[in-house]
Amino acid sequence: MKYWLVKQEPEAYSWDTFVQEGETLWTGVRNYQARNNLQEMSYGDFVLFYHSQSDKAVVGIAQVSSEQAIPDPTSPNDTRWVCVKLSPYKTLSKPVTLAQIKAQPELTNIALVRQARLSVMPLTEQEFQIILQLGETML
DNA sequence: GCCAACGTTGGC
DNA sequence: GCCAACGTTGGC
Repeated sequence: MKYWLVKQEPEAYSWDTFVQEGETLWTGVRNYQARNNLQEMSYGDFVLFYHSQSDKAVVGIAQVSSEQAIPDPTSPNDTRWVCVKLSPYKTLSKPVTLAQIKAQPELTNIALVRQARLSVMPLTEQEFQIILQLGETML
């Protein structure tokens, strides 16, 4: 079981839309580091959903619902890129803001803080659990 | 809206 | 292979 965080602008694809749809292909990643992280995902991994820009908060927990990464259908002529299927697992009772995350000494090393532009990043189980606690949410 | 960070592109 | 120019992302 691995733990991840993905970033999305709520204006482009919000957590609420995701919940309504029930499942989505996480396509459009065009950065090698983020792509490499997608390739490490497997079925059942937990993925925190972060709203960037206007919101700047973790708002929900998703789960990987494909066995692994598959070719990204939005780049049919370019085999470099992959995607995974994600399904909503649970909405956080309270969103966890970037400010809250930055204020946590145990979270100052996560990529969300150190590498602002990375859109798919790994979390340790401990980091994942701390964010859930801040969100007053149990798995 | 601005700007820092950073990834990519292309000329040499 | 280097590096300047440029484009994009995202926090503030």
